[in-house]
Amino acid sequence: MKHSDKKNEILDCAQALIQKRGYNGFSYADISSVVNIRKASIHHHFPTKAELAVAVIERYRDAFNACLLTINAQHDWINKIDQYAQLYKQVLQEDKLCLCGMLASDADTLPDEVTTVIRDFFIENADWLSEILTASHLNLPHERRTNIAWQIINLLQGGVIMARILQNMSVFTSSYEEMMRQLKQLSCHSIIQTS
Amino acid sequence: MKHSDKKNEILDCAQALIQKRGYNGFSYADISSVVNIRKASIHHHFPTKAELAVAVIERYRDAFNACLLTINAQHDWINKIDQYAQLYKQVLQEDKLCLCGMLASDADTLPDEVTTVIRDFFIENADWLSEILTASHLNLPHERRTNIAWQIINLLQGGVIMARILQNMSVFTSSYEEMMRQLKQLSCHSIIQTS
DNA sequence: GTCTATAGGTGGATAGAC
DNA sequence: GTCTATCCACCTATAGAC
Repeated sequence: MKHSDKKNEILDCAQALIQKRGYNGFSYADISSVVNIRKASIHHHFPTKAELAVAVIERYRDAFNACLLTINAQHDWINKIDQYAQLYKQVLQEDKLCLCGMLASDADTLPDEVTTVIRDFFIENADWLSEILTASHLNLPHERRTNIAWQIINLLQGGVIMARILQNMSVFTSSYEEMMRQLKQLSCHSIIQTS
Repeated sequence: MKHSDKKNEILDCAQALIQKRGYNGFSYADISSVVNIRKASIHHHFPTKAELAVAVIERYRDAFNACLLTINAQHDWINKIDQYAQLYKQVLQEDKLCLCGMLASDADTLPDEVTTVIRDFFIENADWLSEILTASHLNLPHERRTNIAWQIINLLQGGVIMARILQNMSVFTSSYEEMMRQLKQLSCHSIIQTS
């Protein structure tokens, strides 16, 4: 689904606002003051706030999945996960959170159709990570791969939130590196156990 | 600082609302409809929303720190961290997030005095966890203890958010258990390295 | 300390002209 | 497709009676 230029400008702005302020922290007036358009005209493109949010998420998801595809070109599972984490680090550098992580924390106030799209986003993410671990030489059972996938997602999601409020990037980067250090040890154990 | 009964009822209600809906997702009207009091009367106890939020956080922090003190009675570092994680699991079971984690994700829209109190809360948390790791037999350098403290906080914070939106508790519990499994391996390596 | 009443502003959304 | 004008619900906060 391609959008017109104006539509994309609105989506860009709405996405940035959600990633910074959350679903209940932005309004059509905020968009109006950034994009050169009146409040009412936004409703022509996106009749309701819920529809706007869904459009933002779907575009984000497609762009995100495209990134994951290019990451798949990497050979080493460690490089793949590093690049996945890099996606989070980039948004943190702009004092934003992951779009879907932010919306997930607003879950209780979201229209149902928005919640559904977010859930799907994270399930796809976990599947992708789990697949990366399958293709690695770690030889982990399916259940542990799933657990590690969520371990990675949870740490990164929490990491951007904590690093942003503490205004200390290393709260994100160092805890990620620490986790990866531990994950790399898993392969040592596999080798020891299977030799 | 002790509060009157009515004040505490308001704080209880406000805290629950923030943990479910976030700072921008609740209003004085919401409190009014739960506690038996008019909107305007809440302003008598807490003149502004910012002051209400700060009062909620400070009471939460004091109660939380009291929990940490009782956890210190445990002898094993693993039991201590398990009980720390248990605090998060309990709020998740009520479909809530950690109060300060929720507010941290609202950071961009918070009054400055609220942000400061939240920051302090997490610094205290990380110091406490780091101290637990110092008292363990893991023999880790100071910097790694700090990193692991944030690793734990970030994973738990992200974990409650992800588990709640996916309506799947094991996204929280299994990823925590996976992390602990890896942390326990650190002691094996210490033993191997020092033997 | 709690109430009613209301101020003054902003929220999402609609009608209808151009 | 964009505008002005407007609706009505809700927001935080205040004034003043009891």
